[in-house]
Amino acid sequence: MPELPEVETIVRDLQHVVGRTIRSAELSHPDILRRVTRPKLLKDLPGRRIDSLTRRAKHAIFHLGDRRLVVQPGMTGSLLVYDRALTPAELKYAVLRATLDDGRLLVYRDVRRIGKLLWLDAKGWIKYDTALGPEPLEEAWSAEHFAGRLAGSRQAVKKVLMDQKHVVGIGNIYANEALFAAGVDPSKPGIRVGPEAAERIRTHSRRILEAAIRSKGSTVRDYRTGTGEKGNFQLELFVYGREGEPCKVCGTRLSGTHDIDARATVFCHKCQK
DNA sequence: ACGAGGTCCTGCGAGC
DNA sequence: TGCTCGCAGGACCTCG
Repeated sequence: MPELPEVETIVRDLQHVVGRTIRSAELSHPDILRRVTRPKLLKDLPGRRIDSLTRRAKHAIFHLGDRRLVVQPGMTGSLLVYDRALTPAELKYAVLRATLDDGRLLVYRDVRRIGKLLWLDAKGWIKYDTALGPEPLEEAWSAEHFAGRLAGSRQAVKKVLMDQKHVVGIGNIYANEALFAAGVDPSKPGIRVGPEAAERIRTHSRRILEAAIRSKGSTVRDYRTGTGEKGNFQLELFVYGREGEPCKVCGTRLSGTHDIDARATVFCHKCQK
C-alpha cells in the first residue's frame, strides 16, 4: 500500500531511467487508464524522453516533454526496471511495459489494478495538482493550515488526515501511526481536536514519514522498492496490523475498528484520548 | 458544500 | 483436501 514514503523510495531508486528515451510500449490491461485510451497512450509514448521523475502525493510523475505520465500505485502497484526479458510469472502482472533506448524494460506492475495511470497535458496537470493539498514535508503544511482544516470538519480526525484535499501522502498505515504517536483517538471529530493536539499530530506525522523514508517504506504485503526489495519500516510500526496485540507503550490490548471510512483502524484506548 | 457509502480488482488465509 | 467467503484500501463516483 504505497503511501508517501513508499512512492518517495521508488522515485529515488528509479532516477537512473531519467534521460532515457522510450522506444516502444505495451499495455496489457487498459482498465487502469484514466482520461486516456490505450491507442492514444501507446501512440504518444514512443520517442519521448524521460526528462525527470518526481513524486507528488502518493504518485510517481514521469515528465515526458509536454506531457506527464502519472502513476498512482494504489494498493499493489510497483515500478521496476529489468535488463532482461520477463518470465511468464512476471509478465502476468506487468500492466505497462516500456522498452527504453538502452534496451532495459521499465515496468508498472499491479496485481489488483486498483492503481491508475493518467496521461496529462499541461492543463490537465494543473487541474490534477491544484486538487491536491500541500505536501506534508513542506512549509505549506503549517500548524495554522492543519488546525484550520481540522476545526472546519466534523469528520473523524483520521479521515481528515487521510483526505488528500487537506494534506497529501498519508494513507491508512501512517495515519494510524501518527495518531497513536500523538495520543489522539482516531475517531475524534476534527472540530473537537484542539490546536495543541493538532500540532502533535502534524509533527509526529512528519517525523514518522521521514523515518519511514529512511527505512525505504513499509512492506506489509506487495510493496517493493524501485530495486525490488522490501522496505523495513513495518518493523517499527506501533499499531498498524497489531490489533489484539499489546500496546508497545502501556501493554494494553490494542483495539480495532472499521468504523472510520471502512478502513482498518488500530489504536490504544488508554494512550489515545 | 459536505458527508456517507458504493465500486473497482485479485490473492490470500481463515474456517468448515 | 478442497472449497467458499471475507478482507485488504486509494481514488473516484453517486446520492441525499
